[in-house]
Amino acid sequence: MTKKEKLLLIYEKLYHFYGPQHWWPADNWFEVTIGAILTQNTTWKNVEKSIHNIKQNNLMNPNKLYELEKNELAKIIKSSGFYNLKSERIKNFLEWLKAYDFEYSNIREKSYTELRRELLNIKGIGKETADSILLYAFNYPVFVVDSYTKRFFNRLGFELSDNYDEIQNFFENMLEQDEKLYNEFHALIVKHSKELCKNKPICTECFLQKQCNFYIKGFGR
DNA sequence: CTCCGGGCGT
DNA sequence: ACGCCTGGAG
Repeated sequence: MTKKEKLLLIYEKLYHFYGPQHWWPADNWFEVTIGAILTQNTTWKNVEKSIHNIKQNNLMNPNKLYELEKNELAKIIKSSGFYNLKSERIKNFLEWLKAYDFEYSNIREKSYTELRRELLNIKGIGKETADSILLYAFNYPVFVVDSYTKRFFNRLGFELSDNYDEIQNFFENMLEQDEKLYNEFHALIVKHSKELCKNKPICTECFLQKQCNFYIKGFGR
């Protein structure tokens, strides 16, 4: 079996086992971007509280968040942790958004390459956050790489490098440039990494034993 | 490598 | 009590 075939098999099995993940869980593109920043190194449950809080105050809106004091925003997103930092980062992002009059259509006119470069120029937005925004808010076909991706596929036996771009290129070369596929695949990787392929993996319950080096070599027992 | 951090599962 | 969470910057 080629790596490409194995990759597709993994995807099919994940999808069969967990089903569609319906990502990103948000009402609109703007909420996706805020969630993407808030969830940096943070559990989604804590982010949900913050998002609920923002909505509760009727502030889930680029104009209103832009007007809000940084310290006030920090209080509202406290549950997400790193709240001073993230408040600053959201402010930086909003400052960038303002140049587009906070309009989705204005931003979507940009090419993928230009948009990615601009996002990466915002202080507080790195590659993973930028790609999450590009994929889940603006629906560009880009494969999001995170620590789960590395851990999961390295256990499977793919021997990924530790370089973000190289890993991303690997997946994008192996797979079709399909936004729906990238959307679902990343979501399933996160799901599986939280359910079974955790820091301390639960290999005994895993449906990927036959495909997994970590299990085959006996580490999972 | 260290800081940033509340919240939750164990 | 402790460990970890859909990272990024200095």
